[in-house]
Amino acid sequence: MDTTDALVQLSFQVQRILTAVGAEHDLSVVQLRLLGVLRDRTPGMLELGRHLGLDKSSITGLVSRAEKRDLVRRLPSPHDGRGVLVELTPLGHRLTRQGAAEIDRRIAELTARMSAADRARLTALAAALVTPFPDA
Amino acid sequence: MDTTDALVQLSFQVQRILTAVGAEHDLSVVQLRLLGVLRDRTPGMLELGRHLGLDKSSITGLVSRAEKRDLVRRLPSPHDGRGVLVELTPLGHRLTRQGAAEIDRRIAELTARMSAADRARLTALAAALVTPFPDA
DNA sequence: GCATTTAGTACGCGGCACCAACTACCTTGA
DNA sequence: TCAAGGTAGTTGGTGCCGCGTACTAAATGC
Repeated sequence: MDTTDALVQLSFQVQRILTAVGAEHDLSVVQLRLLGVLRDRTPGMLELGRHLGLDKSSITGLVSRAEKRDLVRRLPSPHDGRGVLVELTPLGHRLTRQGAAEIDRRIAELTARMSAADRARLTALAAALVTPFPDA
Repeated sequence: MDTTDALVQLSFQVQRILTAVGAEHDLSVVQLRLLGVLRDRTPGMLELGRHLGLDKSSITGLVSRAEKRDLVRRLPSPHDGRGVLVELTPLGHRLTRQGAAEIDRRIAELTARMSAADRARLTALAAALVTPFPDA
């Protein structure tokens, strides 16, 4: 198996884990990512779009659906009358923590057969590839 | 960065590469995966569903849209009057080869800064995690 | 030969991504 | 100070996409 096959298949495996965890909370993968981004910041819509790599109209829809679920809320921007800031609600915080914990558990399960040394090595190698702009 | 963060972020990075390559050929990621599965087999719909981890009704839609693009065709199953087999068309083969080549190039670009030893190590570690059922 | 199971399709529903156009607000320059 | 140009976010349109349910034709098993 060459590098491409290995990385692509691993990517889909991780996506399956995210999809499964999301399904447990009736959340899509992109909703999980949204909550993850909002865990430690209160961005505007455009900044959210940059984090998630999505069109601003997609962000409008995503945030509206999350708002309808009472996972997030929009706040007027204090320094731009056009803008809004998006923050997690208490329910959103709770689901984000639960989701993150379950993802941690599933990834630990995935890597359980590896030695600690191999796991540390994989982490370091993967981290070296990830361009700065964390989004999950 | 712990193992979960590293693997999740790497997964999305690889997904961005797949999305970008797909966009160059006006294909979605799941369409790329479909073509990848069909590169070297002629499965029925249910088998396709197993490979792609999707409901059979989703496979019906996916194959119909690919058929409309003349990327695949349905053949009557020789041993089951109810079933069909799905195969790539010449255009489908061509796009599959082009897509695979471009994905290879982008993954090589992603890992270009690594030493050959690190790349081989990452490949081996990733391959060790991937459960058998290749689908890309 | 008939009842049960299965392969695949059709339909409904909601999510989701992008594009173009629009409105309200901000910035800039004269 | 005001007009022109730019920006933040929304709206509407479009097509893709995943799942669940129901259906039909074919296969299977008793």
